[in-house]
Amino acid sequence: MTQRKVISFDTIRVACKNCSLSQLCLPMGLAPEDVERLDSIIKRSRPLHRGDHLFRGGERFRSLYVVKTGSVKTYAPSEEGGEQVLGFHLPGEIIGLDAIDKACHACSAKVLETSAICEVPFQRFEELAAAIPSLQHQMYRLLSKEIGQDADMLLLLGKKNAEERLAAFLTSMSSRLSKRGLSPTDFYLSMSRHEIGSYLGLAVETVSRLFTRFQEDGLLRVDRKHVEVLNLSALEMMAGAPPSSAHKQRSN
Amino acid sequence: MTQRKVISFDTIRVACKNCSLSQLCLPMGLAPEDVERLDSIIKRSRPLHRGDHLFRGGERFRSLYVVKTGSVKTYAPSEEGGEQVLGFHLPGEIIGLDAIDKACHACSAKVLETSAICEVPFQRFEELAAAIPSLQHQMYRLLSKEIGQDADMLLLLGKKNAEERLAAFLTSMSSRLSKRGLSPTDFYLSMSRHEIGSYLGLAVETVSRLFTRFQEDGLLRVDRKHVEVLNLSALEMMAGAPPSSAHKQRSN
DNA sequence: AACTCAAGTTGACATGCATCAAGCGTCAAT
DNA sequence: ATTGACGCTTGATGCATGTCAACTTGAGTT
Repeated sequence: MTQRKVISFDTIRVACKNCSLSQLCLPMGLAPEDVERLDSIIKRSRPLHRGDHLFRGGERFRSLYVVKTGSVKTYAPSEEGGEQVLGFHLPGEIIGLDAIDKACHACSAKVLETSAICEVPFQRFEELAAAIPSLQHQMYRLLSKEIGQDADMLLLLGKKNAEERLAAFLTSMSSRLSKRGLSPTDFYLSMSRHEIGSYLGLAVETVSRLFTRFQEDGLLRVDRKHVEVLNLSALEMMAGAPPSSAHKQRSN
Repeated sequence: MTQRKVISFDTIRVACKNCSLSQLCLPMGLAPEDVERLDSIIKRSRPLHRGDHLFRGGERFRSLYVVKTGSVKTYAPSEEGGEQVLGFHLPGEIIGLDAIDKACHACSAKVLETSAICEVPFQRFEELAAAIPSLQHQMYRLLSKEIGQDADMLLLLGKKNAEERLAAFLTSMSSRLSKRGLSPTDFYLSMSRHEIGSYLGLAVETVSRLFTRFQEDGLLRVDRKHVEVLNLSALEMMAGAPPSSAHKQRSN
């Protein structure tokens, strides 16, 4: 895959104020004039394609990136080609937060499908945040949310078995896609079985077997990357923290 | 253990500017007058004892907490008494960052030994940070650092075996203690084997067997909670790269 | 000193998942 | 259509680690 047809810039030069993601993204809760100010520092590049990197481990940190359309994976490249997938990022989600500390990226970010990305130069952003309390607060919230999600993931990897992990992965995808206005029960996975396995701490073969089993049990219908969820609440139950269960629930 | 002798308030009423932890903690990089301002919003309570809670899951979020002396664990209490230990916190480390997002604590924090804790009312802190750019930046760095550490932990739980996990735990403790001016090779663990196991995603028995094995292999000398590291570099090697193919190592 | 209880250790056994290996469907290039 | 590469699936096997159970040790209490 080399060059695509030229895509009209109008389709990606959408300002934050018109962006359908603003409720999920940095502009959340900002006054209209502040959204304009934020908008003015954001760079929008032409679409990236499958395999393109947003950044690689070791590079100097300059900007945060927000997925606008498409999807991105972050991963820690290890010696001899192996990699640990750290996360999958959907529209509205911010990438690169872990690099603020050392001013250097510790992981790499690669797009999984043709995607539009907003780039947020961090230094200018920081200046702006100091001037706009609600933006600063929103940024704290986003960083905090990331930490909370990592804790959920720690729990998943520390205590859950293979079945629970895949169920949690699928219900998480379902809920995130649904927040973006897509079907919670019918979607395409942009990542390979191998990447899912890496993310969940499982071997590819285990992931594959579980997809088969979930299908046999009538929970899913699967065709390659296309997933139809037939019994969402059973999956949520299996994942461990179902909305049905009485007192303790955790969601985002 | 009920009540201790009264401890002189002078011993805990130490201002940030005189605190030996200031290089690890929020005041890092602040001008002296800004340290004073930060200091003025921080509350210092009398020492807490083993088993006391800083907060519990579900409580409203009001403050961040910084360990001054002693140690604290955070954990996600699950139904039927089980718990997942999320982290151990040493002097200078900040607790509660994950609660900013939902303004509500998702996990609980319990002190492991008699400890002094600084409380940082978050709303006042946020106001202060807006006025002090270097404090705001330091806060971003701390949040980001937490995210980076969680990623390391994800990698540990996702890809490492029991031996590598315990080695990573021990070398991490060693390096953190050493940054606080304590011996990197001779220390007391304030947490139980069970808590270590929960944190590392291992059964207590596995942890116990590994301590025995490390001792047999001449890596450690262990007596209950007292650990002497006899071969730190071997442990570091073990924690980083698989024992067999020892050609490359990764560290931070 | 004797008692109690929790924490830790050790051994025997069971099992979930990784690993190894082979085969199959899909897609792109020719 | 043919080829090759790759991703996915499926089966067979082994091992690391969890589980269960018994015992030991240490610390606090009386």
